Amino acid sequence: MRDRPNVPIKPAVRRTTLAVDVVVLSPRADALAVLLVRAPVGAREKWTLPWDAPQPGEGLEDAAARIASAALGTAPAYFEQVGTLSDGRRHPGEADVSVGIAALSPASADAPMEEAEWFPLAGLPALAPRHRTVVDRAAAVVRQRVDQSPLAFRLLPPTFTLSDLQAVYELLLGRRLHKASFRRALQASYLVEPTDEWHSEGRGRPAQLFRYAPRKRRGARRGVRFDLFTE
Amino acid sequence: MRDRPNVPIKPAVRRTTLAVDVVVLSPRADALAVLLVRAPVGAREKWTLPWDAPQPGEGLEDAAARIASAALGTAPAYFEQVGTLSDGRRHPGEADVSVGIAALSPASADAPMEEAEWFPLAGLPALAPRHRTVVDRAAAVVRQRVDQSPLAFRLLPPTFTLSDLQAVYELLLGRRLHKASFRRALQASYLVEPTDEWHSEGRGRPAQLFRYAPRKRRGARRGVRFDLFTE
DNA sequence: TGACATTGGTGACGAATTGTTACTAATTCG
DNA sequence: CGAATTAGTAACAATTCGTCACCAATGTCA
Repeated sequence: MRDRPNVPIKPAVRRTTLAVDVVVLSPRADALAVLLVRAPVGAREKWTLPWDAPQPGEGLEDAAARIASAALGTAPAYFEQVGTLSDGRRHPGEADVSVGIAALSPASADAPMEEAEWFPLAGLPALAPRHRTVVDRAAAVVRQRVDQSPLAFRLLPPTFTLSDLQAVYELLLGRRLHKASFRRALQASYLVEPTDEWHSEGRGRPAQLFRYAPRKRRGARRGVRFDLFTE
Repeated sequence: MRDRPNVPIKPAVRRTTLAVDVVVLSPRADALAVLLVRAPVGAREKWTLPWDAPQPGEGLEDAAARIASAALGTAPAYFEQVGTLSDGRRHPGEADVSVGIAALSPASADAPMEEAEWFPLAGLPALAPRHRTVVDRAAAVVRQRVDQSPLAFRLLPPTFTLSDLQAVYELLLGRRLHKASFRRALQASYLVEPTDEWHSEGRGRPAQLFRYAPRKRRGARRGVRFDLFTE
């Protein structure tokens, strides 16, 4: 590391090409799935993430909603930025800068449009390197934030059984959870409320349906947790 | 909500102007402080965040390091994106899109350069609306991630006392922590190791110095926590 | 009709973690 | 020396968590 000349920068904007790349996630067949669209003929890969440039005056999340809707047929319920990339990796539209956005869609959402298809996260086809990175970041962000943010509820229809909810958590966390503990913790969290409806799915006792209805929490904050330092 | 025509988007990149806005954070005088630089004469506000456009081929975090170094005189230890903004709010350089990046700098770092100054988070001068938003997001992200990521250690010199560390956590969390609980939790986390050195600061018993040295954790993962849903 | 398989739901108990009190240790100040 | 101040910890109480065991409500099938 050598000395840096002690002159202030004269800041100035610079023109670049920008794309919004959307990772639509949904639980399909007991796995987290990503929505991909067929790439134009002649592209290096057969599939890409849904992407486009934001229109003038259009916010990034608004652009993501438009882009996802075009592939899914309906707008996802939730969007979250997962990072902006500007490195050497190739983008299918040669954008200099990509804004990666994760979108969550309930399992019950309609089938995707003609040129789009769900792929399980573990079995994706080849993607442009930039898109591959965006997918990995989206998965990591969603998995990491699942207990800070009501992400899991955005992957379920408006009413759901507690077993459904637990299954989504297990999908996101990648491990089994204990039924009684899960329910006790959920109870204490005041995040859901029961409805009058019951869901009967063939065998077994019918399950009560719940809806996401977070209430004010008792203010008792806990000490620090040095947990979860996964890196 | 009306019907959307069922035609696929033809994605294309679009040229925009891009800026990287850096929020350098450091504990100063028992408060989290932000580094601001004097704006050019004639600007609407007297101060701005350090910002610039990334150079061609320069990664966003690399750009943030360069921009922060120019204002601080030395490179911060840690960078984290806090979101990319593209809304109507005014940017001092009229950039369409801003990438907000939080940079953490230890309390011991040298005094800033001539045109730069530390301001406590709670008492910032007027900033361009876009910069105001970036600062708020940076503060929120840092506060929210403090127990998932070793952020607190980046706000301290390489060796520090446990009281110093606790003070940083209290600064970030905005509440007092209990000494014995804090130390017990830290012990169990295997994140720090003692050094041979001791720090004497005038009155009171000297404190042992520790360094950040995370070790592999025992794999026992816990159940879900529905905690921290602050929204 | 009546076992039994299957899924939903909960009480209760011991283990582990966390909050708190109260103490000891090492230093400076006067 | 004793008071003040900061560091560090043992130990106990309160709470939370993991688990087991069980009951409930439904479909299946002999």
